[in-house]
Amino acid sequence: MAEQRTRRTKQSVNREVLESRILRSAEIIFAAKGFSGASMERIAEIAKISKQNLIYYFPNKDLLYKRVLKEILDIWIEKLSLLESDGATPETVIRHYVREKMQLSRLYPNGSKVFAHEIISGAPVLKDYLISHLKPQFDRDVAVVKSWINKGLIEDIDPEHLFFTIWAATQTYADFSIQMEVLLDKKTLDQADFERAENAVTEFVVRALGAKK
Amino acid sequence: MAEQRTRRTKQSVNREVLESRILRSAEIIFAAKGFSGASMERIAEIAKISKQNLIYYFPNKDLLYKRVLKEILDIWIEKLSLLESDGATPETVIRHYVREKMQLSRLYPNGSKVFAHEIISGAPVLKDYLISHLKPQFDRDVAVVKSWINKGLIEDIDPEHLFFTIWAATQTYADFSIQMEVLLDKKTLDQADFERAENAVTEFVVRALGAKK
DNA sequence: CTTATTGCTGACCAAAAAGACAGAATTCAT
DNA sequence: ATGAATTCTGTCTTTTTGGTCAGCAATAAG
Repeated sequence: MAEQRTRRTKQSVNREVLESRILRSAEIIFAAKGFSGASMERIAEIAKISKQNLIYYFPNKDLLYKRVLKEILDIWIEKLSLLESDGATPETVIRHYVREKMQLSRLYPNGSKVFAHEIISGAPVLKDYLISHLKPQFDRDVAVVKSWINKGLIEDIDPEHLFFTIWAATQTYADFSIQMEVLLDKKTLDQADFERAENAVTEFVVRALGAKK
Repeated sequence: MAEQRTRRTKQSVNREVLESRILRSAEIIFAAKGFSGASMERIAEIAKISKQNLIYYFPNKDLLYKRVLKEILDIWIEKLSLLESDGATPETVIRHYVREKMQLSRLYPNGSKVFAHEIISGAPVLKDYLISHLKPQFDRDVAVVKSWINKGLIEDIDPEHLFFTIWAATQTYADFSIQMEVLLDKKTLDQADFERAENAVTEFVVRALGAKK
């Protein structure tokens, strides 16, 4: 009863719980302070464990940082591919894509911020991973858009920069949320704001695409 | 001959030169490492002076950071207002706006990155300034776009989110340049890349606007 | 030429923070 | 129940770094 295939002991369960609590806490602090500004002490505090115990689970700060980064990037790469939704029209595919990306901004604002800090800083730890994992998918997705253009399904737009624009326009709702809160006079961006944002961005992108019905 | 109105002595000239060299150096380091990751030592090194001498000019790190931030924000606020180009059609005004913002990304990538780090971190030092200086201009510019809509010059779009999208899409060429370099297989983004980018983004935005000829 | 001001340096200090390490406490396997 | 493995804590060390301070050097003013 208490036994499962992968030996779910009290310890192993606890370990999983704690690890993800630590990762969540680290995400918060790295997002707010950047890599250097984040202290292990503070991360431990948020995770409600001692610093020494934190170090027991993640022997050093770099490792913890890498785990947080890899986690968010994996989610993105997994969720974001034009190829997933095959057969549909460009417009529906892109609408789906924008919605997905927007939801990632809403669901993982901290991971998104950590990623942004990292990229702005020149991707010192993530560069290789971008080359090996992101670029291949990017190339495939660009190819898809090019094929749409060749088939005359959409205007002759710039595929690479289309993606850059979509990414920027969606990611900004995670990264620059403070600025928006100030400008929209809101304590925090709520569900309704995100819906407005999603609609606005989706419409912009669809028009940019110039999809032919 | 060597004298001018404001007493341009050898010292005062040198001071100006050094100060701006320091600010430039600080910008580079803050952009690459964030506030906490930047050390006064390293900034001094880049500026080719001693740490103590740096501290002589900027008594502490916070002050230096604030100066760098204020500098870039002042440039932006000065350069970016829809009201500047009055009388023209929405399309030309927006084209001009996007081009200006794009050039700021190209000319001041480091300032832009420092700003981005700051905002992502929750704008701990810049929040008040955003409220007092950016918001009023934002409100005015939003009003301009609303008037275009009311006059039937453009589609019934979401003005606030239009600006968020434009800012994100242009700023990304400063902040996320590394990612683009990886994805486009380039050592650095050159003039041609920026022109392609500017064209692409401008066309996207103009279409999003749905300007009626 | 002399004095006052400004610019700069070397030697320090104190705080913060990463993380090493020994050992205590808890849990697991038999 | 007991030995082994795992989890957790207290103490300490070392490094980094922001910043002080006393004094030396260069420049400006009279």
